[in-house]
Amino acid sequence: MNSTVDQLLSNHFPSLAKFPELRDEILEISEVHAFQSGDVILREGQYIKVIPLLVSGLLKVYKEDLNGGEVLLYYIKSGESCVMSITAMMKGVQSSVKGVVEETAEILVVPAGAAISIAKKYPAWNTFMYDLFSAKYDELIHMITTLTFENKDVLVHEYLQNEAKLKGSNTLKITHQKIAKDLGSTREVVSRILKKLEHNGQVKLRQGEIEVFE
Amino acid sequence: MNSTVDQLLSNHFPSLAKFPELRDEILEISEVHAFQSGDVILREGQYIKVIPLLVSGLLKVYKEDLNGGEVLLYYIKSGESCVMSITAMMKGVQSSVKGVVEETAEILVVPAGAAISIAKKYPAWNTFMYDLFSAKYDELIHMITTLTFENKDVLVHEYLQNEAKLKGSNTLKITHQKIAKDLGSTREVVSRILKKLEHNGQVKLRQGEIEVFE
DNA sequence: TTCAACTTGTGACAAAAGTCACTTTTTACT
DNA sequence: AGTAAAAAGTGACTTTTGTCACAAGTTGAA
Repeated sequence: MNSTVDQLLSNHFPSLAKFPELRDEILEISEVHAFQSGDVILREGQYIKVIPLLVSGLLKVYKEDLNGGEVLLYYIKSGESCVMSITAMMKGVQSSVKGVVEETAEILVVPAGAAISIAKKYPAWNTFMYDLFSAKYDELIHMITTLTFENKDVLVHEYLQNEAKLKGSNTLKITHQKIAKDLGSTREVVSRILKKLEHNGQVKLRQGEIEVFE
Repeated sequence: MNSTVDQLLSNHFPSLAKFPELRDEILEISEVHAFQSGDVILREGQYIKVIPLLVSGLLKVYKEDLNGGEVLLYYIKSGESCVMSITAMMKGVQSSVKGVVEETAEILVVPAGAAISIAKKYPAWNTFMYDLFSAKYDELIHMITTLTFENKDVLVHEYLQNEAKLKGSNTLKITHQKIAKDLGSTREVVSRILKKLEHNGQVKLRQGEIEVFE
């Protein structure tokens, strides 16, 4: 039944759904899949077979390091797609990033081949993608400036603010270790920074939980 | 006379020029401008009026910091355009980066309005842009991993290798101060790293000049 | 309740990067 | 040749970040 998908598309991707032909074409070829927290929906080195349109939930996109580390590059939230999947697909190359489900997600899955033909036919699809590319560029560039000009405490603080915003709660269920891993740092360093932030009144620490102010 | 522009387009943007209608449309509305090293062709906060197609020379794209610093984000070389201009134009927002001519450049200038209508009509234009987006994403992500997982000596070394590659010479006319500014670091730190690299046989230092090996 | 696993705290130290205050070298002009 | 400006060198010191080793707190299940 496509009526459900129709709803999801209209609600979460209005800029695509407002074009009837485009909407119908997406409806015809896409499916909704559900994923659980922790599911890895995209691996490094994997070829792109589908383009995900995120209806609900939250994904995290990581770049892996040779020595077992990884950095969180950006989030994919409801109403967004994965820019790295799009560009990898268009070029027919393997993914260079990893996509992990952070919060239970419903994903509208568009087969890669269909996505390419849609891109050729509907300017609205490209407009949507350009907007998305733009948003992710801004995030990556902001990350570069933070890494270049700020100390780690700013990095951690911005991370927490982002998490709070994207998860819709100022109380984060998260460990210091997990933060350290997302930022490519170490647990001790993060613990000390968090204590400093708490001292500054920017956060409140509890076991396995951080309350973010401001 | 458009015969010159025709040549430039065919030689440097074959993926666009191979579509006769697209090529003709670009020819009709674009002009070639020449710029000198040091010219700032795009400023932060400026609205995008043209999309540059770089025919020859080299540009550097910077993100400026509040405190007077700046970081080199990536280069734009012959056959490329400015992804930040494209996305800013599509969204009608101001530029968030600065574009500076590094080596005397000839630029094919496409008015923003025309670029939008071209994007709607010709899939090849979008394919070109997707490829470009992809390439710059890779560069930004690589920069983030270097900043996250490596020490500054790796950052400096990669910078020098990039410069050598893009300028087509292993002997770079550049000062330590300039490198420091591009990387958002300080002169003393860069000087010491360079000496270390020289000690490792990776570079050879001379006044105002660095020879890059490997 | 008691233990094991997980999470956090902490001191001591090392390494990396930035800062300051100079000196020395080189270059380009007059 | 003489000199001012630019470029690079350098020591001493601070701050930031990472590392190691181990202690202590917290949680949940047997």
